[in-house]
Amino acid sequence: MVSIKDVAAKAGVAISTVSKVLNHYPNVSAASKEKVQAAIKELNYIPNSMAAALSSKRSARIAILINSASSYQTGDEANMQYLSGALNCARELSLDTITFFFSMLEERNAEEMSRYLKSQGVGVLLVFGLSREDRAIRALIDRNDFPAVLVDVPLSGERISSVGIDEEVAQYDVARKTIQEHIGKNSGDPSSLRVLYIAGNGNGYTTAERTKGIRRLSDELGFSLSVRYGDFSEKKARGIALVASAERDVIICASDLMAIGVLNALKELKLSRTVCGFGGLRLMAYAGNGINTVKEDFELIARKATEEARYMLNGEPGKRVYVPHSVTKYQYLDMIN
Amino acid sequence: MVSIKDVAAKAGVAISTVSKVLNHYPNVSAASKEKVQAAIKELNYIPNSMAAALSSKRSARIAILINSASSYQTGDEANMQYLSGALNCARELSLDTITFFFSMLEERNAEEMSRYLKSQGVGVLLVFGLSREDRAIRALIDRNDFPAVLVDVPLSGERISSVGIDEEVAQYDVARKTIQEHIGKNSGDPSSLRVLYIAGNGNGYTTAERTKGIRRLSDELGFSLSVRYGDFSEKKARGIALVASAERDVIICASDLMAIGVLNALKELKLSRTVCGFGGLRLMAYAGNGINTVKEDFELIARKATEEARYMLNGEPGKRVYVPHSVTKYQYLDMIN
DNA sequence: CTGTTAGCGCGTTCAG
DNA sequence: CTGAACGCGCTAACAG
Repeated sequence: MVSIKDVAAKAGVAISTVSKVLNHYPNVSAASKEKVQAAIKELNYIPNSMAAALSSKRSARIAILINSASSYQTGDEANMQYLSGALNCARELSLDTITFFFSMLEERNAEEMSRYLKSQGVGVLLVFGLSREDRAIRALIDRNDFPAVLVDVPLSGERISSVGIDEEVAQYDVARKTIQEHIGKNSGDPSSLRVLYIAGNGNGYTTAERTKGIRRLSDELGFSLSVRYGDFSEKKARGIALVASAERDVIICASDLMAIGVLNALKELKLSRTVCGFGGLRLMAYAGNGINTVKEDFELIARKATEEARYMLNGEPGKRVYVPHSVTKYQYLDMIN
Repeated sequence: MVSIKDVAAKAGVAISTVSKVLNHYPNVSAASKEKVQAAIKELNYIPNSMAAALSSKRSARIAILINSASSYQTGDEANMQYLSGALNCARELSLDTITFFFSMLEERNAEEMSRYLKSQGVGVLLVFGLSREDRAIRALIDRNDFPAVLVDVPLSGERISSVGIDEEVAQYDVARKTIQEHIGKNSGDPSSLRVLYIAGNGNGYTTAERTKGIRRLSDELGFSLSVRYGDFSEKKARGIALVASAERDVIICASDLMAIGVLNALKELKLSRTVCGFGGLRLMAYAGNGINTVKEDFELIARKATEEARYMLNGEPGKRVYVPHSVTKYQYLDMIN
């Protein structure tokens, strides 16, 4: 194991000088810097991140918290992309990470969780898939022992950043496109349309935003809108569709999983209705062809969130970061490439 | 941050004594041990794992390597369960982990990868979803700088353990059950059956085993068996089924994803055939109801693998660990609970 | 701008 | 069985 000492010896400078070029300190002469960099390359030196973290006390470690309860609006697919994006980005930024599932932390109370995380050198929380039900994780965040970055939860504060798409606009966009296509196929007046909106949780973080979006569209186009809450549950959405879809022309869902539930209900009822989802899960292509959905770039979101985590680590205040979305239609054959 | 020093002071002993009880050393008096443990509890002390790793040089850190190319036989679903199982088990065993996707490592050559991992304090590799195509990761393992645990790859050696189900028996079991059910429904003689087996990679690790299983069954029951290679690709399996399923009664696939491809081909052909899969993905329930599949308990497999990683860390030799499998039939409504 | 020095929190000798 | 002392690899004052 080649250490900083070896590099210093090879370059003929002091250890601290090596440390300084390593950490991009300004006060190093160009000559020294070059010698050090040459030595580093020659020795194939890679700094020991654990030692650095220990010494600096400045815990540059990001705790990645993932919601394993994949019955939530995002499935494993989203979680994997979140993870991949966050891990990749963190490595590019030379930030250490430590990954947890919510369930691993929930067994302890907030103070224990906090102590445990500190003992692991954690300096900032990066939370994916938080919902109102996750009391334990929320309590941890509320303790304010760590700055936090929340993904897909439009809540920010002094030491809390949030990263995600603009929920209101996204819901508006996908619903508008879906309804326009519906009109195109079936002709008729948008204002005579009967639309069912299956929202998420009644008191959810994102649900309010998305519902605002659909209401804005309803006001604009003049269609009649009925809102029900599916709690992001495939089963509940299926149940709602089973009883309510007969007298509705278009069914718009606040998540792909709920849309899938609706599609299965329609199949059972042998009913044909226009449906759209939200999230951009590949799973959609398996469950129903040609359904519109808001496509979120989970990987990109995770990268932005990781960058944001670094800012928070440096003491910057919390803010809201928007990531662009798009509206697409999934086709099975495109999907399996 | 409460450190070992505080504990020692509180307990009225030396730092080294605390360290000894922490690491379960034998030579500590019962009296001291009790005092120390009391102090630990009182102060809510949690050892700093980074400092411990740095000091002991004995890197108890497990590198979890995950194959992000989810086009492989296992999807995101399996990967998430692998991760969850491994992370949970590691924490229970107080082992540090660091998670990578194959793609994060592949950009470097084997020696660089090895150095990088060492600088991160990695002591053992825990590899999920390795295939023959992953040259870079294989090269890393072959360097023998780290002991390794391979999941679902029946290959073991001096410093390589493998964990997984018995592929041969599993393929035999699921095919047998499927064929028995087919006979039950359609009556007739098994020996007159025409069976298509869509295997994985021609030179894959597991493919040989599974193919052995189906051949054993074919020999036993006397049905005619045609073997094709789908490379674990949904698309290829679909292509094979498109041309070959007309004159086959039963189609047995070496992965769920391929079975899904087959189901979609059959739907397109408006053909009804008995199909079975392998892996136990929930996705099956979306793509086709009531299909038999080998159910692998990914979480359990990951836990066993993590335990195995700990043994390897302690210098134990590599071995093959078998995890039980089961045969189930997925139903959509059961699945969405 | 450079080198020396003192820790970070812990494991591990090695005298007592 | 115990405790003082050293060092892991690195950062951060501090002198020079």
